[in-house]
Amino acid sequence: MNRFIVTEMAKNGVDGIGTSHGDIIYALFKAPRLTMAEISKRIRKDKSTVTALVDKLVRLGYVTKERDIEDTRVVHVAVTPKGRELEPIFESISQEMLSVFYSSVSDQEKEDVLRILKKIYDNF
Amino acid sequence: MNRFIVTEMAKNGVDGIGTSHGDIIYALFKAPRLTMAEISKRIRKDKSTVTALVDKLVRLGYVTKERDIEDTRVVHVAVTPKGRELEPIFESISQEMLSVFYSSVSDQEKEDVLRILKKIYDNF
DNA sequence: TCATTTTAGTTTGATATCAAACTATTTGGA
DNA sequence: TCCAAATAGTTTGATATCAAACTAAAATGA
Repeated sequence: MNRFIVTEMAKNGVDGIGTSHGDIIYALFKAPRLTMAEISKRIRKDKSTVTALVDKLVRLGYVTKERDIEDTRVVHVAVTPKGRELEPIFESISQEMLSVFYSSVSDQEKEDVLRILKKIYDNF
Repeated sequence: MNRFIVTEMAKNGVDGIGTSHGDIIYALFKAPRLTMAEISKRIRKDKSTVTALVDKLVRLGYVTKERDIEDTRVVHVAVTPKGRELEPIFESISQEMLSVFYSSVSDQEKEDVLRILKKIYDNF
């Protein structure tokens, strides 16, 4: 899946980022801004990893970092216009991904596999 | 799962290696020796990654590397007595892992989830 | 009020991982 | 026979990732 997504992104001219970066941008499509801690929680990566990932996205111009005025410990991350341009591309890759992923899998099977995997996930 | 396994290994005094190293040792329990390429294929890691992983296992005394006499390009990796000592530990961790993993999952569900995941896997 | 504790993020150091370039052999075809 | 292509591994360079140590700021409580 990783390889698939990175390959598709490259085909669409999105180069030099991986799926974790994509996860961050994707999360920012649906929220006006997120703190580093919120991103860390959503993408399930250590906060120090998030520092590195976000800094790369800033360098590439996809997002901005801005300190909170009230609580200067906090950093808000938001998507830039350049980042926003990725939305339709991500959407189409997501569609394609899911269609390949679930091809020949029935609705019942989808439901089953999700339910059982969730159960297993909760065992840890 | 990764975290679970590494934690359990540490509890049993197996320290400083990760699951990929475990995969290699585990493969060597069942084969007298394997080449680097065979290991790469079995654990689904790039050959250069395998070089690093195996070299670490050699350093820790769990395996040996030996060049083939006929074809000197080939390197054979085999488990040492120290490595063999890990067998019962791995076996018990494996049991425990599976029992946690599948707790509250019925036999039918196990069969279903494996069948469906295999189908999805084959879609790529 | 002020010291202690908690919280948010960054820095540092280590490791796994991959891809590409490279080395050394072996194999296969002209 | 000998050169080109294939094969087995290693080296190099880059990146993601984590944990631990650290910095700075806010919250808490005595």
